[in-house]
Amino acid sequence: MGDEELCNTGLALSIGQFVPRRDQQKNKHVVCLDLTIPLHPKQEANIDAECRSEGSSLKTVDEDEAQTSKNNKICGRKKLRLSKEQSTLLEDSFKIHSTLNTSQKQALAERLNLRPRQVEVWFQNRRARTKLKQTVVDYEFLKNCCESLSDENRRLKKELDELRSLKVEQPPFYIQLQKAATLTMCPSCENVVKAGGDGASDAAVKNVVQHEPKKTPSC
DNA sequence: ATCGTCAACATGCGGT
DNA sequence: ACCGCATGTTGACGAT
Repeated sequence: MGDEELCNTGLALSIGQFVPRRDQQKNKHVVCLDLTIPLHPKQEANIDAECRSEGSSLKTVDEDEAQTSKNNKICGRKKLRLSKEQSTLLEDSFKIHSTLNTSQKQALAERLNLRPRQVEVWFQNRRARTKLKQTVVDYEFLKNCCESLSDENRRLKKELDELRSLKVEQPPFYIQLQKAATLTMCPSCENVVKAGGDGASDAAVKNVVQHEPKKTPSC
C-alpha cells in the first residue's frame, strides 16, 4: 500500500490522529475521530516520511502559519499555503515544462521538501488555471471578431440597400446599351421599333415610340 | 459576512 | 490494470 492509498483510506492517518476523508458517496466529511490504530511497520515508516516532509515544508512560513497548519493537521484537512520560495520554484519549473515525468516530479519534490503528490497536484491545478486564463483570452478575442463582423455586415447591408434604391431610379448603363441593341429603325416611318426581346426589355423601352404594325412590307 | 484564491480531492477518460 | 491528465468540486484561508 502506497502513501497515496494511506492518505485516501481515511484510516491510515498520522498516528493517534484521524484524517477525515470525504464520504465517497455523499461528498461529506466523516466525523473527526481520535483513533490510535496499530499500524504495520511499513505504514508507520511511510507516515513518518510524510510527516517529516510536511513538517519541513513549513520551515519557511512564519510561526502563525505553522501553528495554523499544525492545527489543521490535528483537526483534519491539511491546508497548506506554499511558501514564496516554493511557489517561485514551481512557477519556474512550469515555465520550462508544463508537465513532469516521474523523475522530474520526484526531484522537484525533494528540492521543495514536498511530497511528489503535492507537486503533481500543483501542476494539475496550474495547468487548469492556465487553460482557464487562455479560455478567457480566446473568448475576448472571438467576441471582438464577432462584433467587428457584425459591424461589417451591417455596413454591407446598408450599402446594398443604397445600391438597390439607385438601381430602381436608373438602370445601369450596360443594361441601357443592351436595350439599344435590340432596337431597329423602321424604314417606312423612320421610327425606332422593337425588334424583339423579353418583358424586362419592354419596360425599359416604354419611352420609345410603340410602333403599330402597318401593312407595309418593312414592318 | 462575503468573495476570490488555491491546495486537495473525486471522477471519468484515453493511452499504454 | 494502471497511469496521467482534464475537469469539476470542496473547504481553508486571506482580503475587503
